[in-house]
Amino acid sequence: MPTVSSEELAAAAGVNSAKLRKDFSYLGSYGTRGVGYDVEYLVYQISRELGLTQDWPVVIVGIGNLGAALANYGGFASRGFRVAALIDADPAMAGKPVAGIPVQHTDDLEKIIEDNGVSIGVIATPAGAAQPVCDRLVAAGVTSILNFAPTVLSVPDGVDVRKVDLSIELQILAFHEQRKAGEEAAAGTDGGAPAVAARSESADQGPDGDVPAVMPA
Amino acid sequence: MPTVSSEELAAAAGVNSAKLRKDFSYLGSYGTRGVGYDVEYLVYQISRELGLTQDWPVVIVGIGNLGAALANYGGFASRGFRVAALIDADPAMAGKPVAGIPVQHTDDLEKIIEDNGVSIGVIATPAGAAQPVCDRLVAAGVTSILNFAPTVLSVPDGVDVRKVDLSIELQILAFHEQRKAGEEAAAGTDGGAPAVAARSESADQGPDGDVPAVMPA
DNA sequence: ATGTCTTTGTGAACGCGTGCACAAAGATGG
DNA sequence: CCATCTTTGTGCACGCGTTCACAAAGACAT
Repeated sequence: MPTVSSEELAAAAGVNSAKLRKDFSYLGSYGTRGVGYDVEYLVYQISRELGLTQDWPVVIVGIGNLGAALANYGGFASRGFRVAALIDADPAMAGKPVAGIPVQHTDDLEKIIEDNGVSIGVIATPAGAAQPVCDRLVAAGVTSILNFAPTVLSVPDGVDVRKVDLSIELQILAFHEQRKAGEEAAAGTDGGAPAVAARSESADQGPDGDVPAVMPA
Repeated sequence: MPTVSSEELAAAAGVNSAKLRKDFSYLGSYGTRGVGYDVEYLVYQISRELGLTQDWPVVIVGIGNLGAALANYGGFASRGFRVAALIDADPAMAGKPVAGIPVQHTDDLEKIIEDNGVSIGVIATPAGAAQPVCDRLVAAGVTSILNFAPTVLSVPDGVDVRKVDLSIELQILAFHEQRKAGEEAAAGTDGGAPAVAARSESADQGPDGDVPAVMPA
């Protein structure tokens, strides 16, 4: 039986082994003392807890460049997501296949949601269309929305919204970039602006809280 | 002189007013006691600190659907970003305008970087091309990279990389969705898996740390 | 000028998450 | 069957960030 110790996993992931063990125990995963965790069982448990073993039908609304990019994105299937339908308001798009899936017209949105049992919707429309589309998705039964449009959506309680702003990540990079450039010139300046806490080591490449919480809209 | 108090801003942003004041003082912004903060001055200070007043030329490498979507994205200009060039490996793309900017061939990558003084690069290529492109960008002087390709890039010290995985946000939604569905059935089950901490209130729509730190690759 | 009232800026306390350290558990070998 | 060794699971302490609470500062009225 192939096993891994929390120590090995922690080293590979670059985290503390105690934290890792605590997280696992918290998920109800049981390892064997003196041996470690059964790899296969562990993978299954985590996959199940994260919802990777389920089939999540999603619809993408707004098949412009971004919508098409999402439809073509290969990483969804392996994570348990299935693109159930593509929806666009442009009648000229209707029937045209994108990533092998024919685009359907917005008129049929409600029917598509119901027929496919969709509970997760992706909005990749222009800003102006986002809120109306969102309202219709929610009314049709969607309870989770991933929003790429540059608008804050208002939804009733019980509906989750996550907004992806492609420029925020760029802004974070620019912020660090500015600090890089400013550091050389900082020595010898007059009472300049107090230094902002630099992110020290941590070579992770993910979005996380290494930026000030308060940002202008 | 139009002003705002930390209390007003905090209420609008949904954060604690003391934290907001501390952040402002930390940025060197000075308010007036008994009055509040001068709006115009505050906006300027924050913009400057965040790098919004600077002009950041960026290049986008890989002009597929995603690259085109990024090139067309309107939110960049207002945040201080300027798309200096679009680069693609496909000779058929060369010269073709996308979002009003002619696509250039990968062969000229180094020259483009130098001529435009680019320090931020965006990679929207397929996974296989990402690392080589990254290496060339870094060699040409780029010190910040925004990576949309599903690969972890390795870069020398001093270079910042941020990876955007479009499926992670979906996965987070699916995770919450699963918990919604599981809660009703949870009452009366046998000794089931210990409940994972649900995110309580906080109606923010941004990416933040409300998910377990440890996730499988 | 003096007093009052508002709001800032910040020292101090609180709470939470992370990491340490160790006892309990089980495997393995003699 | 007992001893030893490895690794888990977790109580406890430390440290950091958030929040509280208040003194200092300035505006404004009298």
